[in-house]
Amino acid sequence: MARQDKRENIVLSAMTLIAEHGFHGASMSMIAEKAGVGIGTIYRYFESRDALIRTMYKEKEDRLVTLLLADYPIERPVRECFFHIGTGVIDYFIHNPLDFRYTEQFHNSPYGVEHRRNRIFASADKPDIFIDLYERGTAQQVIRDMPMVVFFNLAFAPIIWTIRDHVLGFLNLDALLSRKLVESCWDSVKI
Amino acid sequence: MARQDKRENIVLSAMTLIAEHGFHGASMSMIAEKAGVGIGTIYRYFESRDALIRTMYKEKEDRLVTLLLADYPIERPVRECFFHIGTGVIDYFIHNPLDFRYTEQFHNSPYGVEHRRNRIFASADKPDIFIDLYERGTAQQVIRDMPMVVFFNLAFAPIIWTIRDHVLGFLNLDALLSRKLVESCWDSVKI
DNA sequence: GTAAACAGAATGAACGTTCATTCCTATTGA
DNA sequence: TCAATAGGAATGAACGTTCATTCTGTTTAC
Repeated sequence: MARQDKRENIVLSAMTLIAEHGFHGASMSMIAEKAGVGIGTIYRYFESRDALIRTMYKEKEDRLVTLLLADYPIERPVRECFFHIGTGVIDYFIHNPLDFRYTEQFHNSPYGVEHRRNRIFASADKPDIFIDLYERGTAQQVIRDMPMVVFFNLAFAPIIWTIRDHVLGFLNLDALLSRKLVESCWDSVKI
Repeated sequence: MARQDKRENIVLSAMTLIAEHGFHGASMSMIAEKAGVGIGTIYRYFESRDALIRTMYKEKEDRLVTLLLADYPIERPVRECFFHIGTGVIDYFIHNPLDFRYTEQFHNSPYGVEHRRNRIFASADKPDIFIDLYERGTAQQVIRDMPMVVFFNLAFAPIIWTIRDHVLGFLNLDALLSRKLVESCWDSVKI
């Protein structure tokens, strides 16, 4: 097995196990077995279990952001950017349910609290399309007056929860319903 | 220590530890030590760790539902009932942050998926103010046409996420902001 | 030939649970 | 009134298991 394949196998196995059974249903030996490598091999690619978990998250997050930025209509109205992000997030996660479930596991764990804290309090240093959206919306008075965190929650919490229900098989989030959902979210933040 | 106090100490210790450090930061020995009882004593009150976790959740959920039902304006318009539930949930959790964090841990775990599945698929048997709200709203055409699960997500996901941010100290969810938040949620589901 | 890559047995810490023992309190008998 | 007794509540050391990580001998690639 080639070196790159080996790393990918490890990541895919870890992602699958954690996505389906949580962090505690994915021991290093289970990950190794599923990946078809020895336990020790994992430690040649990742310093520790912790590093594996964080690196995988970082890679997935970067991938989503890159995708969203690829055709981001930065010059267009706030509303259009809002829809771009909303439908983009849904599209990405519907087609990558494993990524979604892994991301959820990550967010709903001590890792997530730490990640969120950094996101909220130490975000001024690098550009961020979400923050840009909030600031432009506020400046142009197209979105209501509320803290950024609340805007973010109104905009994305229903989307994330509904993707979760789709991924778990509780409903079918098709294109029509996606549009309705994002529209509803927009209606909750627009003036 | 009286028998009832002992049980309460165990529940409070378990709640606190799980709320603050997750299920895995709350071993039976830690719970016992914090409660000032022997490990074995816990097993006199709860059949297993699993039973302890489920019983505590059930008790907290029942308490919230009882509180919401106490002065529920069942005869009033859907919109008013919606606000009653929304602000009621916020009030309860703001004043019981430990309950909130415990409930969050529970929902974001395999217990939560199971709980959600039961809630969605096996709910017709007993009356539920949330379902009642959706059905009345749909029948009277005051809320948009969408699956119940999506309605539920639009209505409560931003509220839950914002309570979380308040409890974690990321913002201050006061009375004014609460009202704004619930109004925004209503705007996302109303016709 | 040799150095890097690899596999999986070994290790020790931590876990939930058990159970033989101790402790406490209510009841009995005189 | 009070010692003796009984019964169940309480205890925590011990058990078996599981885990992340390390160690060691083997294989691979050049």
